[in-house]
Amino acid sequence: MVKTRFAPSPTGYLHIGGARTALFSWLYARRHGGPFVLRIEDTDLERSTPEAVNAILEGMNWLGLDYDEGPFYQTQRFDRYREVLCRLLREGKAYYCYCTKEELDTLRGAQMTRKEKPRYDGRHRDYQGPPRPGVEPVVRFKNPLNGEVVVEDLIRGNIVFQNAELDDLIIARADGTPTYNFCVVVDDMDMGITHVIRGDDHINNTPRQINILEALRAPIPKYGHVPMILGPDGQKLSKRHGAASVMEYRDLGFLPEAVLNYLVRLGWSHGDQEIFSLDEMIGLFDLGGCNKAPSAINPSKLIWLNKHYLKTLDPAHVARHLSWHMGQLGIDPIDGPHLTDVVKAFAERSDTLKDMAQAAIFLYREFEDYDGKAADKNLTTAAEEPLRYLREALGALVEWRAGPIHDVVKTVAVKGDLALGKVAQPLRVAVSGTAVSPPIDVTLELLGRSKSLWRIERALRHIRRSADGERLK
RNA sequence: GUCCCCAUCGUCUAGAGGCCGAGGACACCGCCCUUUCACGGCGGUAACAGGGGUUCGAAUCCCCUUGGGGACGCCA
Repeated sequence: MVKTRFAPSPTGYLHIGGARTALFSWLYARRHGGPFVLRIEDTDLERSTPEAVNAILEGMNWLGLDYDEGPFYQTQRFDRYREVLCRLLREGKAYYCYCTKEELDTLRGAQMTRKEKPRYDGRHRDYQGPPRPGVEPVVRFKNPLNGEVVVEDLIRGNIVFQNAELDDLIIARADGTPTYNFCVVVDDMDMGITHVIRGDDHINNTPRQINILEALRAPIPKYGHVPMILGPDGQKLSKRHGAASVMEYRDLGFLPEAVLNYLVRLGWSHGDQEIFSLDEMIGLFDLGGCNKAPSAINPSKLIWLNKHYLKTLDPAHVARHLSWHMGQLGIDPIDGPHLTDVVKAFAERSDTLKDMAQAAIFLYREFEDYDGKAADKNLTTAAEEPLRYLREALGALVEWRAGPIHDVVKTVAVKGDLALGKVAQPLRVAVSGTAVSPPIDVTLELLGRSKSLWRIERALRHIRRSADGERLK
């Protein structure tokens, strides 16, 4: 039996590192046929926001990481935490501490100057006296004084901590609200989590949590701490370098399939395999294959994967994502060719959906100006004659399809004794406004007859106007 | 400072003592294909952080050094 969870705190967007942790946890559950739980750790009332909760849910949804239970909210479980807290107090495994924040600050300060590890000194651990007037006490967990805790990490191997290194952590604040380390333990216990897969920034919390679990006589889950993700520069990931939020990747034009595939290969591998469908990931994922070292994000590899999926996924599926990006550009796909056909034509020349939408926009909306360089080079008087022939032949074409269109272009080239490029390029600039587009016959088919002919007309006028302007100089 | 973790091409990684004069992928550089841009094909540059052990034999095991990172909150 395996049951895993993803337990983000809603203090911001879904971080790409968090997304990978979620993916690993999700994959592990799916791999072993067990449930996956989503739990929102919102005990920090100050920093948690409903917007952040939505951002996390949105991110999970976009990636397709579904959950079998939850989302649970810790703020809705305060009664339960209180219950367990009382039990610990009653059993003498936790105690009230009357230190003020100021006292703790000076304690820490003194320890720092003595070059010691700053920690609570346990001064109220055995305090039996009356409550200290004027001070609302916090509750601390009575951590064992001696011995050691061995974390049997599925990724790192055994990690040993001396109990003497651990202090008595606060499990309930002065206002009575429970703190992170305590809630996690109670939740993991109540929810029957068997495998805790989380970021390695939690390694140091693990021995404390194990101690609390033991005090509660609860089973200890297995742990797997996945390394963090670094920015492309090898530095800690932040907004400054590279996208940190999952939704940014959507906005940039990446497919969730590509992001998932990229993420799974970051810190995990299965031999030399690079491409993984979701089913393959589920079938092959294991924590033993995880790397221990942090890894840097490589945007160009993500792009490579994105291109791969743009080319190989069902075009109709890609089209649905493209539709969203078209919308972002203010385009209504009804004003042009089917998006599925656009995907087929543009997939192998686009890095992202955003690029694709941008590159295909001329199919839906009249472009303002020609790309300067492209027009200067191709819309010259030398192109006039071929364009006129094209206008004529294309106008008379019976079947507006790539094949016949290609024949026309070729015929015009032969007739004018021109290289194909001498005909195709001016035509391309004429209809798209730029020097880059799918094969010219496909481009024309997508654009449609009337728009194509009108744009050839427009290009011819442009050439005349430029020529006249030239003469005046 | 204390504790914990980590260390193979620029990047992601393969590698479980001999199959490694270190393999793959991205990126980069050539060449081919080509109506643009791409796709594709072929080829190339490029790494075991350093030092000690253990062993017949070490990228792989142990120790040290160095370098990175994390934790040390009435944050999670």
